[in-house]
Amino acid sequence: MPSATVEDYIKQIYLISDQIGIKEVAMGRVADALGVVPGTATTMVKALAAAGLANYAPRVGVSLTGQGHVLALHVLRRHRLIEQFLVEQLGYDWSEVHEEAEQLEHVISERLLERIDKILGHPTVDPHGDPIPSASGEMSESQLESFLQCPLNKTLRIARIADQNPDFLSYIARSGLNPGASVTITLRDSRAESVQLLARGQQLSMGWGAAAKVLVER
Amino acid sequence: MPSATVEDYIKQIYLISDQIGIKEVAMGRVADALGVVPGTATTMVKALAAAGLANYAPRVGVSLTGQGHVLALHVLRRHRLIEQFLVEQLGYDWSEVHEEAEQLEHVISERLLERIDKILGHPTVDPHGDPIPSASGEMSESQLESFLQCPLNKTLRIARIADQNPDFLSYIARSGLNPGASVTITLRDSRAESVQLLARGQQLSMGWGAAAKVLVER
DNA sequence: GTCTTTACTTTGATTTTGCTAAATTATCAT
DNA sequence: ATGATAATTTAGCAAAATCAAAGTAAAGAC
Ligand SMILES: [Mn+2]
Ligand SMILES: [Mn+2]
Ligand SMILES: [Mn+2]
Ligand SMILES: [Mn+2]
Repeated sequence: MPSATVEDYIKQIYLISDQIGIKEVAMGRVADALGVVPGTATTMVKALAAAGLANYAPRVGVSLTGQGHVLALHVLRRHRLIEQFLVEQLGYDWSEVHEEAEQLEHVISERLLERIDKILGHPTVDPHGDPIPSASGEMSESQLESFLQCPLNKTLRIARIADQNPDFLSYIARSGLNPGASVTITLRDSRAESVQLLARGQQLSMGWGAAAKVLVER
Repeated sequence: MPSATVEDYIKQIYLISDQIGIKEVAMGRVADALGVVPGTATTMVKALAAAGLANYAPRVGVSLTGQGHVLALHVLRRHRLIEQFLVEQLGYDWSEVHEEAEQLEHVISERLLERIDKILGHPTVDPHGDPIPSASGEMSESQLESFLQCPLNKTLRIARIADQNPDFLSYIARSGLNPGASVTITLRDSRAESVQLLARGQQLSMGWGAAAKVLVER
C-alpha cells in the first residue's frame, strides 16, 4: 500500500501537470504544493521513481508513469467522493470540505468508498464542480470556459471553481458564485485585466487571476 | 498531535487495564494487542512515558497518566461513534465495522465527529453495546452481567459483546445474539464449563470463555 | 561571453516506528 | 537452593519522511 505521503505527492503531480498542461512538473512546484523544502521533494520524487510511479529527470522535472497515473485517479476519486458526501450527507459547506477530505482520502476502504458512491447516486462532479473519476479510473474531459473566455451578456451557469483555497472559496460563496448559480459577464477589459459581472442581482468585478478560476457552462 | 500509533497504544493500554481490572499492564500484553514484538512495545511505552501520557515501571508494567486517560477516552469516543455511524447511516453490518473505525478514528476532525454525534442523536452505546464516552470525557460505568453471572430461566436482553474479533462477532450474529436480542439461559454446568441457552427459538451451548464475553441486562 | 541570481541537488542529521538477536531478570519446579 | 523457562529489556540496525545548509547547474542580465 502506498503511504499517505506518496499518495499526496502523486496526486499533486497529477494536478499540477493537468493544470498547467505540461508533462514535466518542476521540483519547485512539487515542493510548494506539498509544503516541503525543495530537497525533500527531490528525495521523495526519486523514491517515487524507484517505486515505478514516476519518471524523474534531474533539473528537468517529474512526470507520472502509467501506474502513477492510475494511483492519482484513485486518490482523486476518493477525495472528491468524500467531499461530495460531506456536503450532501453531513451538512458541510462546500468551502470547508477540502481539509477533511485531504486526510480521509488515505484511510477510507474500498468498501466504504463504494457505499458512499452508491448512497450519493454515483455523482460525476464534487461540490467544487471537479469531475470524479469512475471506479475504473476514467475521468470526463470537460470543455468548460472560464470567465476569461466565455461569451459576454449571456446567462451562464457556474460549473466549477478551480481552486481549493478556503479564503478564495468563501469569497466565491459569499458572492453567490457557487457551482449551479447563474452569472452574466457584462464587460471584460484586457488592459485593466478586469472582468465585470452580474450575479444574484449584484454587480461584481474580478481580476484576471481570480476570473480564470471560475468555470462556466451555457 | 499524537500520532495514530501513539493513539492506538494509549487506547489499548486503557482497554486492557479496564478489562482485567488491573492498573499496571504487562508489556507482553501491550505487544500482543498491538501486534508488535515485545522490544518495540518497551521502546514505545518509554516514549509515551517521556511524553507524559504513561507511567512506566521496568519489569512491572505501564499505566496511564491523567493526560493519557483523557486521550484514551477521546480516541474511544471517536472509534465508537464512527462504528455507530457506519452501521446506522451506511448500512454496515455491526460485525464488520471495527477495522474501518480503527483507521478513521485517527484522522476524523472534531467538527466531523460532533456532526456525526448530532446526526445519530448523541448515542450512548456503539453497535457492540460498548459505551461511548461523552465529549467531555465521561463514560457510564455499566453494571452488566455476563452469561456466567446472570439468573437462569429468565428472559434477558443482550446488551454488549465484549470482543471485536470478526470471527467471534459473526458467530454471535449468526446465532441471533446481537445486542438487543432476547435470550434465556437454561443451564450452567461449572464442571463442564458450559452454558446452555435459548435464542431465536434455537437451543445453543457455549463454553466459559465465549459466554463471559456476552453481557446482558434485564 | 562572463557574472549573478535562481532553481535544484546533495549531504548529513533527526524523529518515529519497527525488527532481530543477545542479555538480563524473574519465576517456578524440583 | 539451583537450574530451566518465560518475560522483558537492551543493543544495533533499518525504512520513511523531513530539515538545514552547502554545493552545482542553468538562465537571464549586461
Ligand atoms: Mn491527502
Ligand atoms: Mn474538490
Ligand atoms: Mn486505530
Ligand atoms: Mn465497538
